[in-house]
Amino acid sequence: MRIAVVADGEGGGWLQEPAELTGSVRRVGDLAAAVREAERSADEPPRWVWSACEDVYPDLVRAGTRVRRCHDVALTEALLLGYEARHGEATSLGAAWARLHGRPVPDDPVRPLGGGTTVQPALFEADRSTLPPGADRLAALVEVHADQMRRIARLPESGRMRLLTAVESAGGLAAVEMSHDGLPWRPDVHDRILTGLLGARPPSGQRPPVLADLAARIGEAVGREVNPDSPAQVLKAMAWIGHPVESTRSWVLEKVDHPVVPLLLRYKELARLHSANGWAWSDTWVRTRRGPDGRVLGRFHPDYVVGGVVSGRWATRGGGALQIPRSVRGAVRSDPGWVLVRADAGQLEPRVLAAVSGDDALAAAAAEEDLYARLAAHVGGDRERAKIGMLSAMYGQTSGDAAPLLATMRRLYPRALEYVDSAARTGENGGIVRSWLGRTSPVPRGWQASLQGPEGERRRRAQGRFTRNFVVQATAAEWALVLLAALRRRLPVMPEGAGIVFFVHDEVVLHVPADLAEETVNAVIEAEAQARSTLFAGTPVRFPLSPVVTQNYALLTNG
DNA sequence: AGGGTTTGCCAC
DNA sequence: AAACGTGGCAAACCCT
Repeated sequence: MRIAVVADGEGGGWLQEPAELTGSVRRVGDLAAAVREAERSADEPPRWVWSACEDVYPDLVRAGTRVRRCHDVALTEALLLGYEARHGEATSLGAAWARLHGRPVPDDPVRPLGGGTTVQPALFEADRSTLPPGADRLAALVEVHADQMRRIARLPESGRMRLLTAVESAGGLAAVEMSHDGLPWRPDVHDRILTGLLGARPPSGQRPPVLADLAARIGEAVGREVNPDSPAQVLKAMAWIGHPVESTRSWVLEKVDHPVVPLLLRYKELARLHSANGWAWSDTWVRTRRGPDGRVLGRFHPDYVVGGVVSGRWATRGGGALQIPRSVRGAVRSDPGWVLVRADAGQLEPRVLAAVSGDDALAAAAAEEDLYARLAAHVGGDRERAKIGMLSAMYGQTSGDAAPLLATMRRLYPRALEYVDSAARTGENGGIVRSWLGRTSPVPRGWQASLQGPEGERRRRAQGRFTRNFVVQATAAEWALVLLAALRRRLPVMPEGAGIVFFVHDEVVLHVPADLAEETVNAVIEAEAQARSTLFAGTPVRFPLSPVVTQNYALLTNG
């Protein structure tokens, strides 16, 4: 059963059930309560049809209402437009409705930057609809939804697109829930890590003691004052001491034999930590409250952007949630009496390539726990080289060792290599490629212009590397979405705030009461099996997730 | 002063 | 080992 929903911005709204054109409209004063009631009483979970999860769902979640399934019109519109090679067109409900009626298409509303802890969300969000004033929003929603269902049905692989829009929408739900719950983050532990590496917290705008000391020693080693934060000044300094370099990238500096180099490298490393994930970051992005025992409980609240990357990976707005450095992950701790359950899909992309290409030899390797070890046995010994060869095939690397390795790979895994090589050729010629479920690669703006000469050739090659990688990365993102959707629905009933709290490309972290850890781990394992059979029925390829229970995120990360 | 670009490094 | 895919972000830099 599909139920169309429009919020009135004051806690109430309108429902049309079913969401098809014939349904009857119901006005409700308490939308969250009405949705909750329908979730409880329906035999099968309703699929809520709404303009966008990020518009409608946050208010419901804040009111304590969670739903199992939805159809997100904006996310669906983006997928359909992409399929039609119309990337970049506006995706909001109002834009889709305007296209349907041949009216001027409004731009998508600009989302405010993730406000961290500084902006308190309004109790109920203002209406972000881009429909014309006075429009019947529910009728427009129902109409656009019907149009989207027709467009999906017309596709040659409509079943796959139906699945893709369903899991993309489920991702929209999960993202709102994760943003709301937040990743457990202990500011006191974070501060201890920072103080240990940088010295005591300085007044804002000043260098921490360890950085100040390093900067002074760098000045002494060079013989004049240098701002190590300034690449231009460091370039000059290196030339001044007789070691000119073409850039100040760390791997370039590493090759220079001079006493200032270790100081510079250490400075860069710590300065990065201080500026990207230091005290200022914590002040902005970690909200704290006192737990029952007086202990400080913190939560990092990232702002996820579902489908924010062309490949279907998620992006984030503010806070850099997808790049939390290993050095501070120790600040991620479960609450007292709770645990973290972490599961990441190791070697996801080569496994995906094995599944989509139907390469028997690669699939046999991908049936193993350690794919690269099996590859090494095929290739002749060295696991590290086998890994480089595989990554070269998926990323389009040609320099260094890659060429002979690729020749070997091409002989051993002909169908897998042909799959990515073919995608690369399509890209070089300006064509589009699609993921397993039909997410479509964009062709760069102004592609036709300047394809001549060495610069044109460089662009063609770059586009080839992009489409080569797209078919793998986008399908890997799909696998992760299917997993996330399956996991959401398999979790046991949990208290407020428990559940999935973090998601990065191929890894999920859950925060649950300790007595639910075992059930949670089982749900992860079942979700993997479901994701595999849903996407690649009958494949021998496995996607080992190895869920681990811990109280400290840092203790599980490699390196 | 403020906006856009460049540089460099973090993550997967 | 070397610079190969997708991104976010902060500070310096450069221009108006």
